[in-house]
Formats: sequence, structure tokens, C-alpha cells
Amino acid sequence: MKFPPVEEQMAVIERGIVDLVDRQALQARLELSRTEGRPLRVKFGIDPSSPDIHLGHTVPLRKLRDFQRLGHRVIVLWGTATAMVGDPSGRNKTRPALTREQVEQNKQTYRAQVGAVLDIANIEERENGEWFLRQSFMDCIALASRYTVARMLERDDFQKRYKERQPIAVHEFLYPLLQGWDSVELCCDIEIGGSDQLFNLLVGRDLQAQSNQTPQICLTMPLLEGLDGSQKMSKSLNNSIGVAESASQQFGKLMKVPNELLAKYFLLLTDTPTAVVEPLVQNPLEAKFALAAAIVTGFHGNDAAMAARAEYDRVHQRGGLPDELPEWSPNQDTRRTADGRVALPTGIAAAGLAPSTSDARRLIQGSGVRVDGVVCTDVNAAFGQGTYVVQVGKTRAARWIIRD
RNA sequence: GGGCGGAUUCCAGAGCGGCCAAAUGGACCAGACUGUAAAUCUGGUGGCUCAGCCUUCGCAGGUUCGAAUCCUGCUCCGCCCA
Repeated sequence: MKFPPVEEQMAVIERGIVDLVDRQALQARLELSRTEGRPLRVKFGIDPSSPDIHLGHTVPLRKLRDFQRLGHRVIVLWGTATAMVGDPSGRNKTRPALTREQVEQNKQTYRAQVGAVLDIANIEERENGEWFLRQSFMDCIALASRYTVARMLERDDFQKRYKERQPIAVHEFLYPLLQGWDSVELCCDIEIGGSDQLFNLLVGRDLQAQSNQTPQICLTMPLLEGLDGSQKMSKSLNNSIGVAESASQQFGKLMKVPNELLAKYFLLLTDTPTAVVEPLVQNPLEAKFALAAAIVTGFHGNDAAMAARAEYDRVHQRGGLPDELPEWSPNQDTRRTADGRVALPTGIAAAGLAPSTSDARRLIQGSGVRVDGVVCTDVNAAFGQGTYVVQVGKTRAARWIIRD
């Protein structure tokens, strides 16, 4: 196995990172790996606790890919056991517990999505259920005895919650120990995580040292803010861009990234060199197009990215229609007016363009609804036999086919 | 085990007998503007057969002409003492 010179490796590794504990040890270990021809074992734990991966998750995954390209051994550790405990990092609430079935299901969908970033044929996949699901309660006690309450409470998340009188369940104290123990089981050289993971990663060092292993190097990546520009990207906050979303969805959402965040998105989600990014960001619109194209190409290929761009131009810059226009026709349950026509609010709700008739009415009154391209503000409008294109806002539209 | 405090619409958080579908902020949606689905500004955000009607303020009862607001019990949660 041939590895690039340490200097070169360091440059790749350090791009975009937050913490590195510690830098000298990393250099030394890279040196050693080079002389011995031994790849370093780089672990990344994923708790399959929600069904989808978004761009925020891809930040550490991309760093793993860097390691993979440098020739090192990437270990993806599925937290099948830890997902059932729930990581307290960055949380102000206890996570809901998951069943084994949910975890297994999530893992399957995750796996496919991880493959969009990593060369999945070339990684080591493990599950911490391998050891934790077999251990006894006494093993758990033994593990718990390795750390003190005071040290746990040092942790920012816990301190905050404690001060704010939020509940902290006892099992949440166990989480960092489980994660740290994984590193012992896997003999990790390096562990990667989000910057909120630093505490957990450091616990791994302590446990490794106690087990006579060389403590792992801890490397953290920034947390990616979501489209709202302030909170961490998260599906439940509805500010995320999913890996599995369509090209046009991704493209559109990327155009929504706040201007201030552009440079960060480039740094963490693309390979574009900083020297190119800096001048580019001066023109936010162009930068956004470039960003969206780069990311969408990565997940869907060049053609899909071009098509998404073309659709964006048409829909948003010229007020045109999206590529895919769903069709809708009334059925027996659809309420009709006295003369047998379909009232506009009723139809909008029935066609799924708005959550309720009341909401549809408001949209109509707020001139957010167009029929065949013409704004309609008449709440009492109704349509008989024919075909109509009904648009709600810029992105929601349907072709109504009313046969009678 | 004892004492105290709390549960409000998507979230946070006002309201403490009628003026409450419920302040304010966030989030979200729509509109204007900008070759940005950014920023800024404006409007909206329980449902409906919609100038009216119906259902919401932890759950179940009760007092009252009238309750998110008062009383009783229950459930869940936080804090303090042991």
C-alpha cells in the first residue's frame, strides 16, 4: 500500500475541520502508517435513528471519503444498539426510544444513501449490536464504573439541561460510554464526528487508554446550518435537503440557501478550492447556481443537474410550469356546487395543493392562486367540464381534468 | 416518603370569569421587490356547505347565564427536603 506524503495527507484531512485532537499524534501516526504500509482505521458511527440522510450528514461522510481516497480503512459503525439509547448530544430533550425493527429498517435506507458519498464496496461495516446486544447487565455496570458523574456533568448539553430544569434520564449518561467502547472494540486510530460529538469522541480516548490501546485521534466537522440559516440541518426542523430527493427538489432548495452561508456550503459540500470560492461568492446568484449544480451533479449526474437548472429558470424566473404536472380529477366524494361544478377552494384542497379548503380560500384571497396563468381572487369561482391548470404559489400546480 | 410549582394552538410563551380561535416571537405559507425559492417589506396561519356555524387551551367531572381562566379527582413533568 502506497500513501501520499504526510504533508499532502494533512492538507486534505484538515480542510473544513473544527477540532483535531491532537494534530501531532495524527502526523506521527500517518508517518508510521506510511512506513509500515498499514492503512489507518477511521471510524464513523451512524445511529439509524431517522429514516433519511440529508446534506448535514454528508459533511463527515465526505471527510471519510477523503480518507478513503488517501488509502485508509473506513469503518462505518451502525449504532444498532446506541440508536436505542439515543444520543443526548446537542439535545434539550431525551430522544424517543426506537425499536429494533425501526432501527433495522432505517439502517437499510441509510445504507443506500451513504453509498451516494462513499465507495460502499470498499468500507468495513460493523454494528455495535455485535457486542452490546450480547452483554449482560453486569457488563453495563462495569462500563459505567469507568467514568464519574462529575465528568459527565461537565458536559455542556447536560449542564444546560440541568440548569434549565429539563429532564435527563440516567441512561443518557451511558451513551458516551457506549460510543467510546465501540472504539475499543474496533481498535480505532481515528474517529470522526460532528463538532457536537467532541465529548463522546474524547470518552473513547479514555476508554482506549484504560484498555491499553493508543488513544484514537478525534476529528470533528462543523455542523451544517439548514436552510433557515441558523439551526442545525435537521429533517424535523424542516430545513434540510435530503440525499434521496429529486434533482429539481435539491436544486430549488439549494437556491434557497441564505447568501451568508454560501461559502460554508461550498467548503463542506463540494471539492471546489477555496481560491475559486472566494471570488465566486461575491456574486451570490452565480455562486448559488454553481453550488446547486455541483451538489446535484454529485447525487444525480450532470444531465439531471442541467435539467434542474433549466426547470428552475423556467419556473422561477419566467413564472412557467414545473416539468411534472400532476393530474387531478374530481371523484364522487368531491363536493360540487348546485349546478354541478367544482368550487375552486374545494378542488385545491382535494387535489392536494393546500391542506384544507379554509387554507385554499386564504390563498385565493391573498392572490396566490392562478388558473390557466391568470390570478384568481374569487373565492366563489367554480369550474365545470374542461381542463384547467391550477397553480398555487410558484411550485405547486396541477392539471385539472373535469369530465363531468 | 414529605413540600412546592407547572401542563395553552407547529414550537416558545402571554392570557387568570365574558372584549379569546386566544397577545408576542420563531417557524411555515402567499404577495411585492431583486436575472437569488437570499435579504427586505406586506398579508396570512383550527375546521367548514364561510359576513354564519362547529371544534380547541393535559384528562374526567362540577360551579356559573357564561370557563383557557374558579372547584374536585386523575395523568404526566420539573424543583426542593429525606
